[in-house]
Amino acid sequence: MTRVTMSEPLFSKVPSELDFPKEEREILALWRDIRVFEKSLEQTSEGKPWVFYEGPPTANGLPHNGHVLTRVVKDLFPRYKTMQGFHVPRKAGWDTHGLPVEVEVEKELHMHGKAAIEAYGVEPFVKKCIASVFRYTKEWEELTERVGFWVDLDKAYVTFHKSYVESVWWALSNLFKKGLLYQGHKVVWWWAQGGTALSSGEVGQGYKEVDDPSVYVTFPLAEAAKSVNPALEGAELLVWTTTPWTLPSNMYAAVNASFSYVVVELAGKKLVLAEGLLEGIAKKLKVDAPAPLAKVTGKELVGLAYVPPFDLYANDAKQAGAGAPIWKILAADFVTLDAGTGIVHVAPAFGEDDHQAHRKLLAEYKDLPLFCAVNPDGTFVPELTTYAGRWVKDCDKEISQELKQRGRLVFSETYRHDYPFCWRADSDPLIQYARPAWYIRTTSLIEKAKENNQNVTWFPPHIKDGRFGDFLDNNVDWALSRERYWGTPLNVWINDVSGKMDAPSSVAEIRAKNPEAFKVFEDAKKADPSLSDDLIVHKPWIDSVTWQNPGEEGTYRRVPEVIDCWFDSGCMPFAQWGFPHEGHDVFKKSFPADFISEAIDQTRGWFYSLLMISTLVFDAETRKEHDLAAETLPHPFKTCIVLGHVTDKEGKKESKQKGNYTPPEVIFDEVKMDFLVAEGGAGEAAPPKGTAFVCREDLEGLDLLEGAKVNVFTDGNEASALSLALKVNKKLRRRGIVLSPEDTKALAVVPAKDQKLKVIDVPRLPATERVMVHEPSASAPGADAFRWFFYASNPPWNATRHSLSNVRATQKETLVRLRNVYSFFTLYANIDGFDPRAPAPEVANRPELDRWITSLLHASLLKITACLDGYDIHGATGHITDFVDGLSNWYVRRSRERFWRSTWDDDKRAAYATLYEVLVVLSKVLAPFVPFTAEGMHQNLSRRPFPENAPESVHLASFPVADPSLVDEALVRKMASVRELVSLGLQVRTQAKVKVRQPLRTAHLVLADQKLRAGLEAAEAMIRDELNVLGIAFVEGAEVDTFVSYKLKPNFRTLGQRGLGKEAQKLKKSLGDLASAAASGVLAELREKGTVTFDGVSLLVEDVEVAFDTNEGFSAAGGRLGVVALDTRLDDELRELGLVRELTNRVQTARKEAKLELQDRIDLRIFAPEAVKAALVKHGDKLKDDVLAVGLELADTPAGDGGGYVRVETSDVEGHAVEIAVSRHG
RNA sequence: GGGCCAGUAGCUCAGUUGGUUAGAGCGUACGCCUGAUAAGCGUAAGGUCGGCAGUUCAAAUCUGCCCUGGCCCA
Repeated sequence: MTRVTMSEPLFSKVPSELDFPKEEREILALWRDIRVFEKSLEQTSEGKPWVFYEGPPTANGLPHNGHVLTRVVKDLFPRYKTMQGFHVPRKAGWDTHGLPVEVEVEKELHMHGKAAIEAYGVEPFVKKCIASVFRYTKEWEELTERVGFWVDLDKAYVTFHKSYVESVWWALSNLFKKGLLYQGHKVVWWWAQGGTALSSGEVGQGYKEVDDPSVYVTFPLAEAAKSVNPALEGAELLVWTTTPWTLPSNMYAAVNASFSYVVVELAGKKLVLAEGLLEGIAKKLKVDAPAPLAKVTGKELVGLAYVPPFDLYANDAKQAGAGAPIWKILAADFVTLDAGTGIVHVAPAFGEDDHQAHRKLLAEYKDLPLFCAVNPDGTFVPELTTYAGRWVKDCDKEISQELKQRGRLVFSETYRHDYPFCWRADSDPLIQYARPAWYIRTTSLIEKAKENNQNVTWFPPHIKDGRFGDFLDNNVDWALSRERYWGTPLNVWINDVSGKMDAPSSVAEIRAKNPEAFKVFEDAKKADPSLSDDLIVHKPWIDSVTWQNPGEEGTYRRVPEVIDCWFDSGCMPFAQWGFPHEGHDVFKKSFPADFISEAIDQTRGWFYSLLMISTLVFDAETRKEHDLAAETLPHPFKTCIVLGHVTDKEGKKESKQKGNYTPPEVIFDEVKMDFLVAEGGAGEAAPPKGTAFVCREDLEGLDLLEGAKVNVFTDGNEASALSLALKVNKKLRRRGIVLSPEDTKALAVVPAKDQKLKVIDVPRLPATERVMVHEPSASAPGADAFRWFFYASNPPWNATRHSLSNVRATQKETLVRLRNVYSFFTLYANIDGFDPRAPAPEVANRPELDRWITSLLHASLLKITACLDGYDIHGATGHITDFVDGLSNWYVRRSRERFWRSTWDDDKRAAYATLYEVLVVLSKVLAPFVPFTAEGMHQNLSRRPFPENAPESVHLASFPVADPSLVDEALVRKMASVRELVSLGLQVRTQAKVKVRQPLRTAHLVLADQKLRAGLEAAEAMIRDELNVLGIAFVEGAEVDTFVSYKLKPNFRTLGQRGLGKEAQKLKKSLGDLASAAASGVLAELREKGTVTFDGVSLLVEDVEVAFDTNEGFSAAGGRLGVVALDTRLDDELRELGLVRELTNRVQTARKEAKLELQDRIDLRIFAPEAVKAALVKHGDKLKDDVLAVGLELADTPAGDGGGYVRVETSDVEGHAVEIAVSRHG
């Protein structure tokens, strides 16, 4: 083996300062320069495809920590599979449609409501939407690149693009032709003043506590009721409602078929109500509960007709016919005894439950009308003359009055409850309101969808039959349409004469019907060439597209709605390629996905839309038509990891409002946050000059302790930053800082005008009202640490508590430790001129320690690969951490002496080769997890020595394959025993207060299992060295009793399996009571015969477990393996040896203080008393060897200062005054 | 209100088909080492396994009820 003799070291030194962001930026530049991602795709182009789908994020909000989690999980497996030779194209995507986009634009334009949009103009509004969609694209792309998520952003699919929309149209057209698309009504939370429905998220934001009327009204039963029960003659149903304004639209009364109802005389009427609620109602009327005249079951009431509270729709009811269920009693499960009367007024136009009940009836009575006396603007229809044109909620009182006059009101009161208001106009109450809507008949294929679900591998597994399965079980038809502007237009055109419908699937198809169809858009484009071509398929232009069919009366005009943007995202498997209009081959190759991953909230979002759309669209016929594989079920993804949410340190959800989150940049780039300049609390003393107050959470967020100094400056002026000490002030809000008057002046800032600003808006404050706080003493952890944190801290489906300190802690455990090993290697490899290009000894011929770490490496590799193949990220990182621990904490520790030995021999060669190989393999194993760290190692360890042969990037390398022939399990087990015994020995030293530097004579080992002995003897030198003892004595036979006593214990597992569990409990006591000698006897018999009968139980060898108690009088410690006892007596020889080690230590310290290089040789001069000299005469060579001394002068006089020596050290060594002087040799 | 998930040391997590001293890392304390040095190592303390019942010879593990947090739905 030759050694490198270049002046330039082969490996570049690993910097001792930890500035991960800096190193990562260099790697990012490298990847860009040599186009590594692109090359990784080119290189695998012939490989088997492994399909990944990117769930499109919406780019009209800033990315947060949760997005970091999804992006790192999405990145891991494609990198891993790529390194295994699979071809893994990664097409990015953007979700660009939907209400959130419109809301952003409305905010921007300071308007709200559809009327305002119409007034502003749909065309400019839509143009604003397009602009808004990519407002934060730059931030998204930066985060994507910074975190190392490799995805093709240049060819991203975009849901508003023409080709995408046309694919979505194709899917809808397909469903239309199959009869799966139909028109109906949907009850929504309706903001009448704004003329728009609100999403559940928006509704949730607007709840307020209000007082609403609570009225008890009566619906007299029709004559026919007496045939059920004579007592019902002249009876009236007692009905409770909190929305009197819905009474004119009443269609049914609902009872619960399983309840018991009573007929009673109450309030001067004969009333029907639920038996269980009678007492409560009577109490409200301040009377005693009357005795029932009769009892009827709910079931008996069903079908009875009643007189509605208003007769507005009498004609419609008549038209529907006597058989129709209008104004009759129906049975419904939603009727409870929690409140009311047990009879519920049903107005299907105004309640979700009500409407569901109505839709059930629709299945049987197809032509049932829907009674709705309310206009979309929230006013009553003209036909309801008394109230016509008035806001419905304002009429509640008068309606009650009218009913009272008509003798139909029994009781009224007010009722305090939470009711939703518009979050943008909080004086506007929302109403539930049925709107015309288009549905997809998902229920018709739900069994197929469930079957597809069964073929998905979910992580965690309970999602399949839990949350997702439940959702499918409770499936209702998909309400597809949205009465909005910015979305994929619903491609249904209706003939304005015949009502015939058509659903074309592309622009071309429409042009074929009418070449002039898109004239309005084309003209607009001519007038303004900057108009995006994609807008041809959008509102308002698409609304002018019409056609006529030859020989057919009427014109086809589009319905006004756009569609739910979840439908867009669910189409991405084919729409991203423009299928079927184009991209047929690539779609065929990339369906279904092998892997997708998103957060848990996508269960009802993307996961559902993907599965449902594929199930609906890709039935056997469609697959055949488009030449798609027919044998597999159309489940669009094979594996799905469902991610948990990222929470703050306390487990609370991260919220932009509360500000309880650590901005991603603090992890990626710099520990820096901006603060609002706060006023000191009333009566609070201002901080003294040089100190600033922040809240506790922010101090912890910066991972600082109270009193830490930080740089405080106005944005962009860090050069003139003040260094201030941070103190906690409990009264402060997050991201507020109180400065001393002097510092406020020095920074030229003023307290913010708006002291209650939301955290998210702090960066938008004027520069004079906010300051930056930068923690200068420690760099940010970086992207790899962020990634590793999410991989290693817990399984990804659990909620992850994120904070700077948690990221740092996880980083330290594995990444920093590994870096130290790597740094150690480069340091010594350069000193020794180790060259990996030279031949190295075969692994089999290397020392045991090398074979051990190699074995551990390959054993770990097997486990890591198995974990990754099973999508177990957390398990994989655990095995990596365990391995790095073994590498650092045992291999390097045990090998240090081999590396710094001054001679160059086979042992050293083997050590270098082994550590080098391990690190090279590790760089590849780590590549999918921490691509930056791995790349840094690869460039240094592999590329520098092998510029021709090593791949340009670790991400172009192959993932290491474990070599089982290198795994020596016995050796791994043995080394574990050695480590445990050493640990016991060190425990003894600690207890006996004998430091490791003092050699001891003997360590006595008492082994629980003598079979271990042979193996341990081979490792004797290692144990001796670790424990710093001159000898090891294995204690056997009678001598054992000197050190330990036996204790026997039954093995519950083996006995329990034989049905002897009960006996085992007794044996525990009787065996435990045995004295050591007796136990020893039983044990001997058992070992000899293989069985022994004790307490009437026949015991086998494996049924008895042996434990030790260490006898008193020894310095010893025991564990499962055995007992280690140290002879702590010292004699002259031991003292001399101890002395020499002390001296070695002092000389090394002197070397270091003299700032000598590690490889510098020295001349050494020691002036010391005779006792010390005597020891040096005997053991001086060892000392010289250890400290790289060429000469050792045992001087008779002190050197004093100078004397030609660089360093003179006078100190006390074990009570002796010693002067040590060193100088660089030569 | 319903469903799902989680609750194990100060923190973050392991914990096999139930098996008898419930583990690891970090943090803390004490100490070691000083040729990985802005590093490395050891030892110790620290637990009513969220609570209460039940099944069992035996429960962190199985069952039921309850509590807390989170998510989804109403």
